[in-house]
Amino acid sequence: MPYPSGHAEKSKAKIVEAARCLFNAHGFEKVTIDMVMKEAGLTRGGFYRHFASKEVLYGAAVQSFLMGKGAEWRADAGVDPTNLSPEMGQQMLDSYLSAKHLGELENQCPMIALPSDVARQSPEVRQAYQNLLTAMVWLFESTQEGSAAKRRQRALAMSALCVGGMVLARTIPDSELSEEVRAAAYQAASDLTKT
Amino acid sequence: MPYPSGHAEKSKAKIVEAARCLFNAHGFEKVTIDMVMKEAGLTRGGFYRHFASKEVLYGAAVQSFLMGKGAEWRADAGVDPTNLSPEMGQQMLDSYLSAKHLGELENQCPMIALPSDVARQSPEVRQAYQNLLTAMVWLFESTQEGSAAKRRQRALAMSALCVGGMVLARTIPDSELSEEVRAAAYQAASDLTKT
DNA sequence: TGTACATCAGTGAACGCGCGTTCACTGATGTAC
DNA sequence: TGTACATCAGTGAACGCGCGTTCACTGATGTAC
Repeated sequence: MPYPSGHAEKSKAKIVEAARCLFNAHGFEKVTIDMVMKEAGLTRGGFYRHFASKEVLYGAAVQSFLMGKGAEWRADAGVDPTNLSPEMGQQMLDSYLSAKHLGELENQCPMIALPSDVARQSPEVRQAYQNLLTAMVWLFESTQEGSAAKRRQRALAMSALCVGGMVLARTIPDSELSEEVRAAAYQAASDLTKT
Repeated sequence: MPYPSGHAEKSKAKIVEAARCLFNAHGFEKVTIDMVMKEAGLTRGGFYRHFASKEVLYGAAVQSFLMGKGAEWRADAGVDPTNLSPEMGQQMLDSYLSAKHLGELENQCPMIALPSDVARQSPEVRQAYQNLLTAMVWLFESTQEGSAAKRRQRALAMSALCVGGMVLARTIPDSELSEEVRAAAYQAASDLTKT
């Protein structure tokens, strides 16, 4: 092995992380391989040592949020997936539907940043997106009380409010209405827990 | 005037309608001026007689849903904006969050089809998107009962559920989970009216 | 009424640029002997 | 231990294609006289 062992893995991880930030901020089409590789501290040509195509990278970038920034993010919010409590459901809402998250571009949840981009990609990319949703639903479900069916239904609705509220707030130009949408989604999601 | 009066307007309308369908189905980047003009029964070069750029067309296409297909759509659902009744709120939910709407590509609501595309476009395009949201919120608000603040908050949350539920259902590949998300969003939105 | 002219929506070839992808090559380091 | 070799991540130039946009031209029809 000409390079220290683990070198390729480290480069690949740097590429994925750079891609995640750039895709989140600018979407699939506007980000070039050049931009990603420069951000990762490498040059264009080396990209294809690590990925078969730009699309494969996209899937990896979406997927990486789950155990990368997303995990950091849950930790900061005080959510511990190995030891969930009812309050943690509320903490997730506080964090996900916060004004702070609305202001984040690079480190936001890809479910908010990329839905219509992803919907037209390959099944692999869409599966990565689904994995994020499944994790979110599971976390909400596990922190709810009541019957299994009720918990499930609420968890799905809370997820729809989280993503829908943030997507709308992110897309419209009027910041006052944007804030109103975010707050209303937050209110409704919080109320769901209490009924 | 070399062409019958109103000829240019008719062509422009055909271009916008073709664009609306194509953008809805494939997103901003994947649709070419060629595709739009061919669909409208014209050729590439004539496009710039009607629009300054592809982006301007995009804004017009999003905007056109409000008084075009969207109006048809409201009529089919039995919603009359000039004479709203409380039941019509439920009828809108029935229609918007229906399995049928989930299956539509060309004629779906652009708020579902294009959010992350639009979020990165010019203020004009984002304004067109906001106009759709404002109309939806207003319709829900007008069909709610209770205090003004309560009606407003519910209308916003219902809109977030409508868009969020459909966006998630559209993006994930597993059709069973997709259907589950749609149904849960529908349930939660319906419940909002009744509290 | 008839004719020459002006108008302008529409045509289709061409331009220019950007970007995904390919490819021959480099060079630092691990391995064999 | 020292040396020649093999490996392969990384480089950067080049390719090829697609698409937004431009432009000189066309031709059908309304208008002026």
